[in-house]
Amino acid sequence: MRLEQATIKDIARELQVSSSTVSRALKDYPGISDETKRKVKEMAEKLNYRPNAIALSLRKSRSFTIGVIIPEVVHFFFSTVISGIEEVAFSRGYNVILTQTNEKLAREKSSIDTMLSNQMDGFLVSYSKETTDFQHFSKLLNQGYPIVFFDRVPEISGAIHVIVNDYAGAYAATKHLIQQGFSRIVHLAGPSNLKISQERTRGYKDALHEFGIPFLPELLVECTQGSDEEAHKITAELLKSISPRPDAFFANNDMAAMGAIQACKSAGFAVPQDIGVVGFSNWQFCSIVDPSLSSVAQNGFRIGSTATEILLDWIEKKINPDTIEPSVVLETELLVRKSSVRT
Amino acid sequence: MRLEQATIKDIARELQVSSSTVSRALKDYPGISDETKRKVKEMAEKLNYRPNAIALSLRKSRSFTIGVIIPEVVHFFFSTVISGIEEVAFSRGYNVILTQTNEKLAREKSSIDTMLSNQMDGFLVSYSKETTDFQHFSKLLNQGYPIVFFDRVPEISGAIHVIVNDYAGAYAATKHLIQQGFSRIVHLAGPSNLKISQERTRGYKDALHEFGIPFLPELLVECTQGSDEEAHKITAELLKSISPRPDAFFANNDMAAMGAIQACKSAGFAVPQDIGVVGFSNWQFCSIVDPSLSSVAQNGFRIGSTATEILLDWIEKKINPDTIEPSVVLETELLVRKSSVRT
DNA sequence: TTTTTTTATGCACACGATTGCGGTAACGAT
DNA sequence: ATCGTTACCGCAATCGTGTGCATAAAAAAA
Repeated sequence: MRLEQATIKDIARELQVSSSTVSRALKDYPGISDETKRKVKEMAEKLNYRPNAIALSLRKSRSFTIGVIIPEVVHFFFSTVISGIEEVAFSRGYNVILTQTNEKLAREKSSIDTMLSNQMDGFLVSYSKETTDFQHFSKLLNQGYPIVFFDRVPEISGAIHVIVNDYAGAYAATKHLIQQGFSRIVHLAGPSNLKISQERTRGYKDALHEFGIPFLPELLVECTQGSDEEAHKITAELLKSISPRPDAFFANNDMAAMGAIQACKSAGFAVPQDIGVVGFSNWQFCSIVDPSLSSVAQNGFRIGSTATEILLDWIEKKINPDTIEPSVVLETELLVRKSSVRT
Repeated sequence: MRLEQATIKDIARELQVSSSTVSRALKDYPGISDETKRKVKEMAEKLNYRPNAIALSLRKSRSFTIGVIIPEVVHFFFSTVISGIEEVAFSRGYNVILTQTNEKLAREKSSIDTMLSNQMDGFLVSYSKETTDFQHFSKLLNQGYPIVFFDRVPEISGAIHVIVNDYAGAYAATKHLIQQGFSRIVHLAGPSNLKISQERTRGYKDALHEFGIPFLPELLVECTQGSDEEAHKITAELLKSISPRPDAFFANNDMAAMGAIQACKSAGFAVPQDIGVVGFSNWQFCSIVDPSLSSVAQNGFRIGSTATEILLDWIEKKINPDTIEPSVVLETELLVRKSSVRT
């Protein structure tokens, strides 16, 4: 069925030379006559020869492939990260193998297993929400496998992290709301076991403190799922139960922010006149919704590309993971749109 | 540095048996004593043995890896497709190698090259906007490589397609707008060289015809980029230049639909009271924007999973591509929300 | 012509796993 | 004692490529 791919041996047979000569000729090794090189290259062209990367991988114990493990592909942020990863990997001649864990620890572990079988040169990981123990990662690190974590990063030694300055982003967002005259600011937080959530909450608290606004525990709500429905429900309840009512929402992600806006509208409040809202991530839809949603932008593409550059440098031993800064922190940017600016 | 992965030979050496015995013991071949099997498996466990998939690929000329080529990762529709692909591939024990072409033909070709070097077992492709000649694909097909195209499919022989019923979706959307009392319906079409665009336009025209509404060429506008800015601009112009003004917009994608809505609002029209809008794709944000956007849903996850099932069946020779239906058409579903329903 | 040097090429093995075939014990039967 | 059978297991080749070492031929030096 399948027309066999031409191999070095085929070229060798056609030209009545040994396969080692062909191999060397193709790579312009010294010690091969120009005449032979020419003939070999011609024949390679003619037979449509393509080196077998599998055989090469076996020989060199290098696959020129990196494994990417993320919670979900269908997520604007992660898809931009993937885009950044793919871009850099491609330009540097590496393949990208992708698996999503769907936030399951078991899936995370089995993905690593198959990737190890496939001799990945390194890993890019954002771990699942279920993951609380990082044995499976630190074991790999100890065995010398390069791993760069991004977005969600574990606190284990030897790893390199690429993250955004969640603290500063949350601080800026909260500060902005305060400066717009809002003072009873709710924080719709993310799962507290994720460091990013903790950092954002810390930024929120610090900004309040900075401006002399007391932190009220009842204004800090954990949204475990981060969906718009969840945020909608929580927001509706808060608006009813707390008095005086909250006058602003700083959400851990844009989806939750949208849920909050809807709930506010349903409750008869105008955004941003009555209630200000700021999200986090700067998803695509932020600029096209009405009112447009202010959000803290985290450049997913740069996270992906930066993490990949570091990983490949590590793989190619251009850097030493023990001597460089273990955390790369990219800056966030608060994009102020209509949802948070009182007119 | 890297702790070497244990190989079959390591197990063999430890146990003073041959590597072939180890191989057979691990696979429960007959002709190996239970005692030996037990010892081999114990040692494998102890040494943390993991079969080297690369070596296996070389031996069997099978990599258990499929190559996915898509225009862009950062695109809600494609990310859902990827999710479907990944899900099926993982459950059937295959790896997924991903590349994006960024709509460039050159990138598409070079991706195929590296994938061929890496001995992919098959391909899933949605080609770039630049691609008008399909030589590079038909060549592969002739060589016996399985390729399943999805969403954007070429008209070449031997390929299998997985697409959605764009025609029916567009027809339903247009019909719905007509039944809501709209009659001067603009179609913001996609690039006319893509078959999906042609089909949607055909559905639009047929629905008009069905209800006795004359087709006006000035109401059919091609949006080559499909961005909200582009649609915004075009819509604003149409509202000014055409008299009597259009009273509805059926957009080729949701982003364009959002641009149209914004333009309508800016021009002082209310959606859906004055102007009805329907999009295509059912992106995530459709339900959370205001007014919520009616859209034709195309189930990306199912497209991805279906295409992958077919591809793997083909690879594993469970199906014969010459005898089965070359096109799998998945149904679309019109989701009616507020943007198109007159109150 | 003989010896040395250069040039060009081939041999053989390695990478890790699989597998057809052959070999060697042990045991029972004749 | 000899043969046949059975149960286990090892040898060696294979997949495609790269590379150290040997080697042959050719050219240069003596």
